[in-house]
Amino acid sequence: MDTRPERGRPLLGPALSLIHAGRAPTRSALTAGLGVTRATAGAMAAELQALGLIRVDSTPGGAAAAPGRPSHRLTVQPSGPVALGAQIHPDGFGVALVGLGGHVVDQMATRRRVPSDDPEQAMWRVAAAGARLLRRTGRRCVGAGLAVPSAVAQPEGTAVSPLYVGWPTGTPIWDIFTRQVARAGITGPAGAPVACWADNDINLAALAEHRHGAGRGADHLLVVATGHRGVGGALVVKGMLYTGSTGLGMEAGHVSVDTAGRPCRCGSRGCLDVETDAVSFMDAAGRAPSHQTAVLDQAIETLRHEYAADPAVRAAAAELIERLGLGLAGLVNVLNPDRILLGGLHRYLLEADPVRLRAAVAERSPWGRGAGVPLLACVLDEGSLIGAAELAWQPVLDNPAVLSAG
Amino acid sequence: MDTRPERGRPLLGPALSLIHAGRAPTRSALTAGLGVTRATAGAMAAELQALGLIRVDSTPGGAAAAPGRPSHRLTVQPSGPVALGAQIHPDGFGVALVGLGGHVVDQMATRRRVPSDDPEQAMWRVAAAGARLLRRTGRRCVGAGLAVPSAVAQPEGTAVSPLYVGWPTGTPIWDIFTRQVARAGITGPAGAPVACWADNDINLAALAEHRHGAGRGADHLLVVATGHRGVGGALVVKGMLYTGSTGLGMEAGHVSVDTAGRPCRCGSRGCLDVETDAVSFMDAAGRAPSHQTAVLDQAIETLRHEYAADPAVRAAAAELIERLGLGLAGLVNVLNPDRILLGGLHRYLLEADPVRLRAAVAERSPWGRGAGVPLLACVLDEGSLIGAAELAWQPVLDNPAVLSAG
DNA sequence: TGTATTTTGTTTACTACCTGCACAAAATAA
DNA sequence: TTATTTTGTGCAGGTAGTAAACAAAATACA
Repeated sequence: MDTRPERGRPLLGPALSLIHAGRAPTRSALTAGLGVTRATAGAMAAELQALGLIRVDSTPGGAAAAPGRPSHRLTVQPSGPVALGAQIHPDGFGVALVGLGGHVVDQMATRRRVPSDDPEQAMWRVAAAGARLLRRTGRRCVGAGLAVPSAVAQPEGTAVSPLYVGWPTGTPIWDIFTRQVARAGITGPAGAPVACWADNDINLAALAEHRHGAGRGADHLLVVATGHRGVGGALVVKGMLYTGSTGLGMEAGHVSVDTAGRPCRCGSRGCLDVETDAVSFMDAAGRAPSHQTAVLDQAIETLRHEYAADPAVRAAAAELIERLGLGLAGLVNVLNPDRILLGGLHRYLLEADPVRLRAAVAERSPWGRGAGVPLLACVLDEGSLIGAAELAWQPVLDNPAVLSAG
Repeated sequence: MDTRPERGRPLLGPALSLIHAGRAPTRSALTAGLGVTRATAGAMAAELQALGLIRVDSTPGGAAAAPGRPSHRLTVQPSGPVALGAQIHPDGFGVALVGLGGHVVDQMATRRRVPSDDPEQAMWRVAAAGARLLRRTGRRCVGAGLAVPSAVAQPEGTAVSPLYVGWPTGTPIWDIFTRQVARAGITGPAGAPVACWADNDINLAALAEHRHGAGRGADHLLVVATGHRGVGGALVVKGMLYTGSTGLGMEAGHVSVDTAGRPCRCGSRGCLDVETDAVSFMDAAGRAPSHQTAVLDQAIETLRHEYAADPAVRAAAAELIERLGLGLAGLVNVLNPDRILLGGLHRYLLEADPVRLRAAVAERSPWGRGAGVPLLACVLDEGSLIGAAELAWQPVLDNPAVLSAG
């Protein structure tokens, strides 16, 4: 067997990745971004156009008047192929078709929970919803990615801690997802099965933010966010997710912020996961969640609309901000990111009192290290869905020629 | 200006790196390791030989009898160029000449402390000692690297926390080292100044262990070690040091293991740095360090030779093992390494009670993650020196042709 | 001992991908 | 209108790899 990487245009993948991330809007930018001659960049653009992945517009559009011949614009082909992104969470699920550039072409979400005792059935509903979208739009599908609220061991694709959706530890979600996607009739050209992928929801949101959101251009991007339950973290280093050796890296939810804190599902005490999530916020504010559904939405509503008027809400926010700052400082010491994004409830904690949160991080990180790190809010509404699709796009971004071969 | 990477044999660097790390002892291994044809691997070997970097021996040596024509052996050229590795620590300094393969050709160490009020003078002593070794051996020098017990901001090369050697925060150690190396007459061919580098001592020890020690082959290697004072950590991901965005990543010494613990120089409390270092061990064992010199050596002596007989030493070790396990568990959750190495005093804590330490890590890492990670001892006596030289070798490992150009 | 087999090392085309250069095209500046 | 600047493209050339054939050096086995 030959394990050598296939030859053929090694720079075509990097070229598409640049255009995909919006970092090469013209052939000139592509020339600079790839570090090649104009001739080569032109050839790349022509080839990507022939593959139906990008568009070349000679009308300069909104380019500012500058001396010299204006560049043609390189944009992703809006009618090109799509990837299926899917997300399962404790309060329901969502699917989306995502084109190059992270553009959501079509999407659908439901608040009906998937069955907690039957992962096969759950995945079937998700895959069937995806198949409906694909039939509706008639697009070619390059692959499918799934986001779940659990650490996912790689490369096996087993969920290590899918407790919030009620599945057992070790559930082989990649196997099941792959099977149900095929069953739902989602195929590539000639009826070949499409490649499937699965990862943690916060990891995928971080990947999406890095390529298409508030994380653009960051070299070491740290993302910490509340999911529908609990807390997750992710690190994107030089454009790639930090996964650790088995995909289980960045379990930031189980960083300890209080060695004597409340017990956590993981067996330890005082984890970020139970000290700064939506439930702990409602608790601290003295509010009983009206039902067990959509606690995250309730917490965010409470924080955003009652912060000004209700001292109990302010006190609860202040408490969580201290704990979050402590957790972030620990991560900053180890990871030394150049940007931090906060999502879910944490995003609104930042917006409620940015000064206090920044100070809480800076106080605990030695020698002023944390003081200079920008702390920003996530900006993508459906980051996990876009990130899941991003996984499926990755083989094409690595080697666009796979589309002509398949 | 042209920022394109120079052309010319892109695989020559990877080829030398494989031989350097002992992972390509024959042309066949090189063929497999690079993923190229035999013809190409042969051409690489010939070129590296022409550069004076490797030797090709047709005598098979200790190769086990196997069918087929025996391979020639590829080894690093023992009389080839060297890099200067240097280390400054609170109790003295050391220098070494290190050839390819991490082989120490010549070295020198002293227990006389360098002046804490005059970094220029300190570096001059180190550089002068290196120059003496170089004159003695008459080898060509490819560059010089310096290891210090402080985080080092990159790429400026300023020491952020060189408190243990008494220098102020922000001391420009790279600038000073470069100047004094030139002043000591350490040059390349034609009298050109050699390239200089500086980084944290534990980082460099980790790099050396990964390439030439107990970390060989690990994909995500975590190293935690006591230096002469305090505690440091490092992560080697796919063969490269994890530095974070400004070189200040992996400040593992300031991971909190006790939110109410003793105060640390960094301003926080209960850091690994003050809870598991040599001083805290002597403290816990009820021993007063005889002088302030070489506390590390005293602690290691005490632990190794009095553990069996003295219950107080056993109790102190048990206490530190608990704290170290807690700190390691936190790092395991975030970094998900596939191997952990312990150095300095921590190495002997592991050897004193491996079962307890492994259990302490496993207990605190959710879902059994830490349970399966091998916990081993560092094996290189002069890891920091070898790692410092490794920094200086890196440009040659990236593109061996620089030797013929210079 | 001789022959088949296996693995290694080298030589010979051949090819793909990128460079460098020349020239044309399309805008601004004067 | 002319000079200048920047972009797009065509063509020759070089280099670093592949592929295939052959020679070399060992073991395995009759």
